[in-house]
Amino acid sequence: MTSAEYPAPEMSEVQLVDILRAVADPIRLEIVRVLADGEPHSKHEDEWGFDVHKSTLSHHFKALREGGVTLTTVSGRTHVIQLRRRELDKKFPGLIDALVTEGPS
Amino acid sequence: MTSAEYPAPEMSEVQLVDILRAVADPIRLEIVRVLADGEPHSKHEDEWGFDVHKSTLSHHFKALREGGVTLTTVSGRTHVIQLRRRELDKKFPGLIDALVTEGPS
DNA sequence: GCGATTGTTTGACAAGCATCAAACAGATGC
DNA sequence: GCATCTGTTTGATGCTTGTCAAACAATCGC
Repeated sequence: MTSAEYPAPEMSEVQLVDILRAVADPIRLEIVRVLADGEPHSKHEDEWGFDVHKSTLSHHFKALREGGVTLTTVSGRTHVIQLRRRELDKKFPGLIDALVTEGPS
Repeated sequence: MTSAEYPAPEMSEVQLVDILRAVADPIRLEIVRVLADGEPHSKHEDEWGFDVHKSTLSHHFKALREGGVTLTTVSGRTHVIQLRRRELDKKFPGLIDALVTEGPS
């Protein structure tokens, strides 16, 4: 059982504005909100139900990973994505909460 | 003494992703951090010290205003810009704090 | 009125980005 | 081995964006 990680930036190199750019897109923001349940999620298209091509979804996952928001673990032919919650909360206190919290209409 | 407001969106129409897009730029993020002192600030170039043309700065101010982040009041020939702090805090609790807070390196 | 000040608007340009489609790559299972 | 499955990569396309430069607009002070 092989298991490897995709390259992702050190959190020490991640700037707030990188996170913001990564998250300033409707689809990517929604992905983060789903990942905020703390569980690892499959990248499989059917799990997400966005109306975009699978290569587009792959592009968004890459943007999140390279922006320092997520980690990707490969196990066999499935990829699992996770929010870097603990690191993000430490470096950018309150940010993820603010992104996930339902505000008043 | 004339004093008028520039058009800005109703906060009820502002989406989180609009705020994020507005703030996902180094210059605009820095502007927000300065405005977070709660005081109105002049738009005058010298107040900010960014190394961009004044028309570029004007463009950034516009992006912030249209994104729902700031309000602009015109008095004579000077424009004053303010963070819509109370409204933003109500609709997106903790967000501005997270943008302004200094995180660990 | 006239020049100076403050800031916006318009136009042009290069770079970046969201998207789809097709090709590719590795792992699984028969 | 071979078809299938999961996901990435590459290429193309159109849209958005950050930037500068120049023109414009409104106000102030003399």
